[in-house]
Amino acid sequence: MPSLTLRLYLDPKGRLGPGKVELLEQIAATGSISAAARAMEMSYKRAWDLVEEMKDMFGKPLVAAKTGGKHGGGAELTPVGEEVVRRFRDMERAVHEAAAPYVKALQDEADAR
Amino acid sequence: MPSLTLRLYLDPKGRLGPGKVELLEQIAATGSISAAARAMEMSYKRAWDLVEEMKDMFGKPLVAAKTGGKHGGGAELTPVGEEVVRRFRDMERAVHEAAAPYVKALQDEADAR
DNA sequence: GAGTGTTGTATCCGTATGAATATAACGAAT
DNA sequence: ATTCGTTATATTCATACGGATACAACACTC
Repeated sequence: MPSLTLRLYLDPKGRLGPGKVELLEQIAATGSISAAARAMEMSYKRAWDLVEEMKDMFGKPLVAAKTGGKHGGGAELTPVGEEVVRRFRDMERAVHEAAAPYVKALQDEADAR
Repeated sequence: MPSLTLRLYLDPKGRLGPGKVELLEQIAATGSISAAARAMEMSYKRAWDLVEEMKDMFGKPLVAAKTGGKHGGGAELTPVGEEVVRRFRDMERAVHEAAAPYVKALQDEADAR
């Protein structure tokens, strides 16, 4: 089954695609950057770099992290972070709907072998 | 000004995105793989690799190349190649339209800094 | 037949990317 | 005070990817 992915290039610079968005969702779900990284089988460094990138892209942090505490710390999405996830997923839904016939036509082209 | 790019994952495997599509257009415009590569400032090897990938993706060649001749040879798109370009660009148009409000909202989020 | 510019292909190499590793700071719980 | 798991950060290392390079085959023109 074919699929379509979107990559958004924000104005001065910075790309937002499925990877960063899924990372945000995993952070929200697990409550920590490192747990999200484990869930996505990427290094903590990479996850942290992506979070930093997003902070630069949007000028505000999308993730609020705390060090120390009962379980050593943790992270959660800021309101902006939640907003970004929601909007990106909404956009994906709208786009997949609009693109469906074209995707099918191209996949058929590939099947006709 | 923000922009949105699409990447299509065809069924067994193979990605089709803006790079390969632009390459096809440049081949059509210039009449050769190597001229297209120069126009896009990529190595001939890379261009040729991409053309091969697309042949594997679609089971049929999207580019017909000839060696020898007055100018040493040349290449043009097959009917399938032209079809793929056309459909991809059509899809992009439809998608950009559907995504516009979401793109704007996300860009505004980034501007509010 | 020589010259030409391209296709098609193989080999080598530099670099950039991310993985791995190490470590300090942190703050709550015990 | 000690323990704990996380954040935050720097440094080193390996590998994969593309770039550069080289060259044979080709067929048309002159």
